[in-house]
Amino acid sequence: MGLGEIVNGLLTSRERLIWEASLARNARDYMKRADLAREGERPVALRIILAGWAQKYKQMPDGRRQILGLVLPGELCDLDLFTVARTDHSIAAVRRLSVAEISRPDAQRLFEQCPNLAPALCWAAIIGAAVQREWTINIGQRNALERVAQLLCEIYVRQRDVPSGGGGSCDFLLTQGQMAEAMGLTQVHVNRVVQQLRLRCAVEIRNMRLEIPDFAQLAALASFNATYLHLGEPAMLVERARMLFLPDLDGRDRPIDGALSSAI
Amino acid sequence: MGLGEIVNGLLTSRERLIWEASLARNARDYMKRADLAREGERPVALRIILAGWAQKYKQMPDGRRQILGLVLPGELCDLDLFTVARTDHSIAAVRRLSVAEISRPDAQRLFEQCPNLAPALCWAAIIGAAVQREWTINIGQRNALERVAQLLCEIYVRQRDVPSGGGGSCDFLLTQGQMAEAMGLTQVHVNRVVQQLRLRCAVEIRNMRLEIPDFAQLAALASFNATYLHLGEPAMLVERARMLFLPDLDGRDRPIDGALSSAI
DNA sequence: CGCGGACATTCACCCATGTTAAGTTGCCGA
DNA sequence: TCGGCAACTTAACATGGGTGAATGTCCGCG
Repeated sequence: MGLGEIVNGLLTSRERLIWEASLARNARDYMKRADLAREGERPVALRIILAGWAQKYKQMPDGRRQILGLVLPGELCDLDLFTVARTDHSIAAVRRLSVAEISRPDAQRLFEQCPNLAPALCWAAIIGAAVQREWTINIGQRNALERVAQLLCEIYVRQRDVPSGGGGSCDFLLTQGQMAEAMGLTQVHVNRVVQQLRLRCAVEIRNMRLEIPDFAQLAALASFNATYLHLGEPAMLVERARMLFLPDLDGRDRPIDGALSSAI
Repeated sequence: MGLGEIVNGLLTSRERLIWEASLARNARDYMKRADLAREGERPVALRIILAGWAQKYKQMPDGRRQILGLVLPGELCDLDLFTVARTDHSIAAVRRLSVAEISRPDAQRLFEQCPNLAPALCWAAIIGAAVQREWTINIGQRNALERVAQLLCEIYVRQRDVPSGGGGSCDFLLTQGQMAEAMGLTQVHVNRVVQQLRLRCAVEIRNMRLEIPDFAQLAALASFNATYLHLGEPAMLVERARMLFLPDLDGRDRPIDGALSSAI
């Protein structure tokens, strides 16, 4: 189960109906590059990506810009937006984007109706931190080729939810300029690297699609190791956390408490 | 209130007694460079730094190493260590280190006795993610001088819990080599930068102490903006989150639920 | 059909940072 | 007191990746 599937995977079928109805009711579109949230603002809504990609980013006073992470369909964007007094980073649409925006009062009602929702969201926040750590080491230690290869691997795996050994393709909505902003490189140099990867027949990027003929080769180039995505863990762990902290529960009556446990 | 003070600040005086007794009972020392946790292992205990510094780090197969963040006295190390199936990063002592290690069963008992503990810990996890984001942009966008200046600013502010305008000094336990691992630079280049900062009378590092004659100057060099540390927010926000998700509570009977809210 | 904008590509140049390899200092333990 | 190690300095040299600017390519729109 990947990041995008966490919520669906942990809900009961009844809860899933409520959840999906709520998403549909609150859908909203953004144009390419539009900001969903800006650094320093007061966060106002819980957001879930329905279609398209969003980018978390931060901008320095002189204009330098770093993409901190991507938010793919099905993922939350972003949990601390709901907890913190002032957001410390911005979020924008990569291209045309469709999100569900759930206001505070609505969210409150939703959480009461879907007790399994909270644990799922907490889990997603923890994974988000793990991914951020991987980005830090990626930018800090890898060279340009490895960085780009790693980014492509992550995007591929996150969309397929399986670190498959063979090849395949997936959506890819970033421009080379955005890849550069994400990896701390220049657009020109990303272009050099992408061409090098192309020459080696490691990847082909075209028409908003990423093709990876041989995933194992690309993963080797990047020293990619998918464990930081913690694929497949959430269901097991929310359960484990519940038992750990609330062993006297039958697991259904007050499962909302499990959320707490899962975050500790 | 800074990261290190979160727990103390949010507990009632009775809870604080229990908490501190528990810490004292479970104290344990590590030698310089010893690992408290290793990537890929199953996490076993909740840890709180009592004295000294710890470093979160990640190592690549070929030996390249990136320090992902520091854990200062009073801080937790690390929350997801308690949630995840396999740790995705390692933790080591920077120098001689004293921590409290609380086993799972003990932790469970502790959380039952101190309902305000959980919200505090959740909050700390969220701040941890924010700090990680700042490190990403630091390494991705800033040049060597700015990076080092930023690191020094963060360490200074985190230890004083106040982004003061004047000057002052604080503990500083990192070697130049460790600073290099943290900022994605080489030890040699960190040395060049430190000397440059010294020449400009921006900092002096000596005897495990960091002296900053003029914090404003250093902050300007680094484009340092302390908001990502969310200083002073936790007490307010745990309260806010509680009211948001559990408006029918009087705020004392089941405050443990506030933890959940604070993480969403 | 042709224009304009967004993106990709290429090139020449050069600088910030890495590399390697000596020193040098200073502390700690025998 | 001395030896030895860890940390810090310094220097000469190498290079990955940045800069700036021009050109190419595609695509949507009037």
